Amino acid sequence: MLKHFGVTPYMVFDGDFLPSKAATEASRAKKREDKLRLANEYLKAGKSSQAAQEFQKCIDITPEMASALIQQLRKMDIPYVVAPYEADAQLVYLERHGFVDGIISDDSDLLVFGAKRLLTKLDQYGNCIEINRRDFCACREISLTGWSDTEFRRMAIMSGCDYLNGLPGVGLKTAYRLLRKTKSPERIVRLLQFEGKRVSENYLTLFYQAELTFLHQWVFCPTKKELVHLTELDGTRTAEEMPFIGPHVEPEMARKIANGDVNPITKLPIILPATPSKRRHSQSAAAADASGRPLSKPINSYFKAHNRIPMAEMDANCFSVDPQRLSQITAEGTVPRVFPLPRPYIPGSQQSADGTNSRQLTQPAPRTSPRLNRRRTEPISSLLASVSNSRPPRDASNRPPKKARLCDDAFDADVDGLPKTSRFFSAEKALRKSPRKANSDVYLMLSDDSLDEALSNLPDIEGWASGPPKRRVSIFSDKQKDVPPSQPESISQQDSVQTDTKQPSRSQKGISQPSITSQETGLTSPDASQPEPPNETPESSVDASTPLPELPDSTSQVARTPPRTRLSRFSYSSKSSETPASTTSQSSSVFSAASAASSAPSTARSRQTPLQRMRAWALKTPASPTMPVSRKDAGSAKGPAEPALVPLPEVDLNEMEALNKPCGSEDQIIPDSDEEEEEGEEEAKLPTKKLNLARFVYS
DNA sequence: CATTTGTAGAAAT
DNA sequence: TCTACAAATG
Repeated sequence: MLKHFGVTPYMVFDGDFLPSKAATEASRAKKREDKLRLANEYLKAGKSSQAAQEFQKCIDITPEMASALIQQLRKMDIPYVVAPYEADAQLVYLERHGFVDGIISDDSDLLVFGAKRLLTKLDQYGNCIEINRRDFCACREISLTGWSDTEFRRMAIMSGCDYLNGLPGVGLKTAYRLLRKTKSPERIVRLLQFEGKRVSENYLTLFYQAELTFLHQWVFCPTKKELVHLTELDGTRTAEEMPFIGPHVEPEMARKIANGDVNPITKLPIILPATPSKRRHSQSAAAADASGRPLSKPINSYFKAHNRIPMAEMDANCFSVDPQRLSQITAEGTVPRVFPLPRPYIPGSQQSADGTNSRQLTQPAPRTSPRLNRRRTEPISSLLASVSNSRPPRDASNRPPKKARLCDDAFDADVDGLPKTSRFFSAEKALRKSPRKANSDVYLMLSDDSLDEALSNLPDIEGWASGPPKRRVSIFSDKQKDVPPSQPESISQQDSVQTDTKQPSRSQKGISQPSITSQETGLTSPDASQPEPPNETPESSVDASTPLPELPDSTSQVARTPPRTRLSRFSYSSKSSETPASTTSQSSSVFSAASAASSAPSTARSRQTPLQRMRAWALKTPASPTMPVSRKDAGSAKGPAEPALVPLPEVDLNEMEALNKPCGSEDQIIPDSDEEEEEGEEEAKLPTKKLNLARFVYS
């Protein structure tokens, strides 16, 4: 599927366990153990279906499993890397240095690590939600405007993350509030103590350890072929002083691990069980045999009962819709309606014949990717969702229901008059998180937003929060619609984007997330985070600051977006799918792009899938002034997928650029803090606990 | 009373 | 992962 959209995947697998995460790992392991026990009990009781259900909950991806997948990746020439420790850090490193243009993952921790562009909730159709740091300022609920990566990171840590449990009674909101008051963790702790809460004596110590883990975790540099820190040390401390980030691994060993030849945990060579599986329906398995390599068991063998067919095996044109059929369904386009997406992968349909061909194109990446993506749990999505929705709170009342997102989307659609759209679509719209959202709504929204932002900058927070949102609401719906699509870009070019995924080797993560490569440029730097407790030094290496030149709009996001236009485009597009006719051509055009040629259907995605956009970026980016960072050009242009080829309507470059730009920092106004932007935060993070951003955020 | 956090249960993958 | 509900708090 990724290939279909012209995205080159770059898979990233988890490596060894991180000391900082020991507690989390332990609890997860225990859960798996408990589930396994439960499953066996069901089995004994003769309740196989329930047993199977429980068995699924105790699955742990092993390095051997990851290795089996790696064998296939090699055959398909798909880039991959096994991280020395967490894939999260590795992914962000790759994105930061231009090896990939974005990251596909459901793990919200990536935002805390500093991911610039995160695509979550990718589904089989290529629909996903894009979270850009630069959009964070659009987050409702909180006003992340002006927040640096450091602040986000700290907010996330204080509310509870994988590396450290949150403070009692402190969730995202509270953490946000506290950080607004003082950036100093020390003072926050004192403040809490004042309020009578008891904070562990070593909380600060642990807090800084968690922060340093997010900042300086070891990652494998594909260029240097050795371990480096996600964010380089600033000289105030050495790796030896941070045992919690895990021991350093010598280059030679690190290379073997990165290649997948050595078990990242045991450091012993991985020996794949040559188990020919019978069920390889996938050619991949077959291929393996051919190669003669010890093929490991086909990844499929690990998952029994899978009815799913890998996207890879799907016909490349499976997304296209039959114009005639479409016409029938829509009564010549007069009846707006949501179309069910074509589902060629469902057994039955076409796969066989073409399967082969198509598969080549798409196959590799796709298959894994989709699944991989989901692996983690993630709060992220919620965040995102929330973000997107955030604005939406519809009406006055302050908070819309949490679910708002999808619903909202739907609403939007309705508003438009379109019929409801499929949730996918809507979702898409929603996608974009924040920033743009504003676009559509823009005007209303804008104004509101701007107010909010302004307010946010002001001293306090809370009151503010409540106020503004309400109004928006009304507008809301519109916004959402618009927003999402950032712009479809035209994409003709191929894409260079790549994605990576990581797979988790062992436990926890199962899979990984892919990131997209190509890069966007902008990213800016790593944040300036200043981890250290005592001193904060911004380390930012790069600076984010370099924004693109154009930004005309950027300044005020809000402002710039002329509501109208965009709306039309986006909003509809999103829905677009629905009425082919009605929706307007715009959308349709977009569409086509997305889906293969056929025009119609593809509903939603057509608009602009984040994936498409990415690729667009990737393409464009180059032109624009981007950052110096070395991005290798990662993007390869490989596979121009059909969709990609389709010419999209153009979008305004200006707009696009604005969006892309470096985050914008500039856009926003942020007074104080550093500028980094980032965000990420939200909270989400924490695995253990999740935060439901959704709640907060948007309403 | 309104806002938050934390947890339990339910649904979807 | 999402929703619902309960407890805590100001």
